[in-house]
Amino acid sequence: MSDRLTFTLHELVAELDAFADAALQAGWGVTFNHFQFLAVLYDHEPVDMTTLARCLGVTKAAVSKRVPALVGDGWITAASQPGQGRSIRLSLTEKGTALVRDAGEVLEREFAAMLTHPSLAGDPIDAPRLNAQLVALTAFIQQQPTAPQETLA
Amino acid sequence: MSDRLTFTLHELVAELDAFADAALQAGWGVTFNHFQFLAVLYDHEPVDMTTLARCLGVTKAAVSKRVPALVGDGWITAASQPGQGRSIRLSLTEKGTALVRDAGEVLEREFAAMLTHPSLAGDPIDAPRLNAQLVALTAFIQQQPTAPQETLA
DNA sequence: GACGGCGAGTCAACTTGTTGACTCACCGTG
DNA sequence: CACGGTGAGTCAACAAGTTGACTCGCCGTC
Repeated sequence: MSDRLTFTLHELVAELDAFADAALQAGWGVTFNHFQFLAVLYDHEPVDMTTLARCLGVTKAAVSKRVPALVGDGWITAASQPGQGRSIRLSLTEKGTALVRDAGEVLEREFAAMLTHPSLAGDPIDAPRLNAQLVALTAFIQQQPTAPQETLA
Repeated sequence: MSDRLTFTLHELVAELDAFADAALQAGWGVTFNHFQFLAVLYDHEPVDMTTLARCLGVTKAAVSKRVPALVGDGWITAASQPGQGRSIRLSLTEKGTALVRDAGEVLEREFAAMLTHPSLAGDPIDAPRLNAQLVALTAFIQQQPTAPQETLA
C-alpha cells in the first residue's frame, strides 16, 4: 500500500470495481461495465445519447456503438423523436430497470456493510461526511485552471 | 454530484486523472498513462515484466507490447538476465528517472495545495488519516469472499 | 423557397488492453 | 542424458474507446 493518497484512491476504486464485477457476474451474469451503463441511464432516463455519453464519461461514438446490442438483448429501448432532429431517446426496459434496482440494492448494501464492519472500527469512516468532502474536492479540481506552466522543467 | 460514495470516488479519480493528464501534457508532452507506467517502475525498479504488470493492474501482455516503444524512445532499458529463464529486467534511464522525479514532484505539490485550499476550509480533509482509512478499506475489500450468492434474485 | 449553420448520430481507422495458445529457458527426476 | 514441468515472455484474435470526417434533420435568414 502506498502513502500517497492519489495512489490509494486508484487502488480503492480498482478493488471496488473488481468486487462489484464479481458480484454482478455471480448473481446476474453481467459485467460491471454493463451494469454501470444501465445504472447511469436509470438515473437520467429518458435521455439522448450525447447526454448519456457525458454522464458516463465516454464519447458519444462509444455509446452509439453499444446501443444496438443493448436494445437487441432487451435491456433498453431507443426511439428517435420526430421534431427533435436526429436525437434518440434512450430508456430502460422493465428488464433493465429490474436489474439496476435489484443488483444496485445488493451492491449498496454490501458496500454499506463494509464501511461499518468491525474490522475498521479502529478509525471508523463517516460516510456522509467523507462523501461531502470528496464531492467538494472533485468540484474544486474541476474548476482548476487547466495546467500549471512548466515553471521549473 | 451524487450522494453515493462509490460514484463520488469514480468521479474524483476521473477528475484527478484528467487534471494530471493536462498538467503532464502541458509541461512535459507525455500522457498520464505514460507517466504512470514510469512512476510505478520507479517505485519498483529493477523489476521483471510480470511483476510490473501486476503492480500496474494490467496483464503482462500489455506491458510486453509497450516495452519496445519505451526502450526506443529512451525512457527505460530492458535486459534479459542470463541464468534467470526468460525474465527481463526493466529499469528507468536517466531521462525516465528525471521525468518521474520532476513531474511527480510538481503533481504532488499541486495536489497537496488543493487539499489545503481555503475553499475547502469548511470541513478540511485530514489527508494522512483519510489515506490510512482508505488503505484499510481497500485491504478489507481485497480479502472479501468473491461474491454473495444471488440470495434474492 | 433555397442556403447555411448547427447539433446529434454514425462510420472507419486507430489505440490500448485482454484472452488463450504458444515458445523458450531453466530445473528437476528417472 | 532425455523428459516433463513450470514460469516468463510473445503472438494473434478480439473487445471497447477515441478521433475526425461524415450524414442527416431542423431552423434561421435572406
